[in-house]
Amino acid sequence: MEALTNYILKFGNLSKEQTDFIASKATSITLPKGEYFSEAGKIPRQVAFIIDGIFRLTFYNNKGEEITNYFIHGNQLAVDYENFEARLPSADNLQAVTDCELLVFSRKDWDDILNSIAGWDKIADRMYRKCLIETIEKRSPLVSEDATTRYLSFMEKFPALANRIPLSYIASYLGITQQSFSRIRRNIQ
Amino acid sequence: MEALTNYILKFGNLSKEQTDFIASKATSITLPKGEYFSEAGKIPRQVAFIIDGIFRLTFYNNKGEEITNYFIHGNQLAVDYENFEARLPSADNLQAVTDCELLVFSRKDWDDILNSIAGWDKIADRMYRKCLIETIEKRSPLVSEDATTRYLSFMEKFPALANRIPLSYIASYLGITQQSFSRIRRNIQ
DNA sequence: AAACGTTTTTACCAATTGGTAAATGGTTTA
DNA sequence: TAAACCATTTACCAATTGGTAAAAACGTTT
Repeated sequence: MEALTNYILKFGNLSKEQTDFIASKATSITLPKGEYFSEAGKIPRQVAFIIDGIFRLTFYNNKGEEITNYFIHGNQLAVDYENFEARLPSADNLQAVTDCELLVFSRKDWDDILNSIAGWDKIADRMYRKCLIETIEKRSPLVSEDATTRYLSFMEKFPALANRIPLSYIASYLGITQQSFSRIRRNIQ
Repeated sequence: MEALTNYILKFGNLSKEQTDFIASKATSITLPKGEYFSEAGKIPRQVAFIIDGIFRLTFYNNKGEEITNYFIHGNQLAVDYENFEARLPSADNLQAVTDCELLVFSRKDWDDILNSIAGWDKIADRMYRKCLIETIEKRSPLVSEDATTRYLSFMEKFPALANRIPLSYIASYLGITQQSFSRIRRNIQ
């Protein structure tokens, strides 16, 4: 719970009472490996803060393959905030790659916070903006490099993740088949 | 100037006096093809609204090549807002791909608007958020497809742009050499 | 019309990646 | 322990893309 408070305080000053109130609205849950937190085509109904574990954000490409767009881990928000706010179906999935410990807010929890804490809308905006920018940074520089270079920059960005994520997920993040990825990894060592 | 007003009104309600005030702060300039609106390593000093013409956002990869991240055109904001706000050097370039007609706001203009119009900070936040989301949509689904598919989806996203942008810029957007791109384009027809 | 610089196309071969299939390794279940 | 299941590796060949170089097309200036 402290991790959540520390995270929020990066985006605005709040009193102890206020952070306690927010914490009181959070529900602690465990999401087992492989399960989906939210799914493409459905309206996001919750905001998650990842205490421990790894999520991946995925979408379906032309061929119907589920492609990993990026990974989210440790002390980050995970939500399609745009569609959570607009109450529109998401185009993406959020899936637990490992068993995950989460703090979850329902829409009602989130609204309660909004109505109780002056300036929360601005804090939420800043948090969401930060999420968007991280999304871009996690994903962006990939196309212009070959797969080996992409893998090396993945390792720089997510050094702790490589051995906790199935090879096939990393391969789809890199935009190659798992066979190609396996070969690349061998050639590097 | 009307285009700017219409754009802003999508993000919040303002009176005629207020939109006139904003318009009075805008400076109309022409940026010739090939010139840079802002450059990597420099602090962004202006916000641009593109009336007519095409920008590209670029960065330098490992090999020092200038890679096109995405294109911005017609009635859109063009600015590295994050670094404009934080007064930090940008990692990217904004370059005019064609001769561009712009409405430009200096930092002082922007601050004047912020100080004069209640709620402008929220409107600016929403505009910036929209820019970020468009960035992700313009860029994101590329790696998981082959170059031909990427080109076809580029044509869907930017149908009016293909014949106004040099082939080499499109190739770098697609993550391939211009020779490969030329070949792909031939095979499709 | 000629000369120039730039952009685009083409060609060739090398390197990378994909597709299919089978083999290996590890974990869970009966 | 064996069987079943899943993830990963390897192998083979086909398809795609890169690198280098040259030719062709285009636009601009003289």
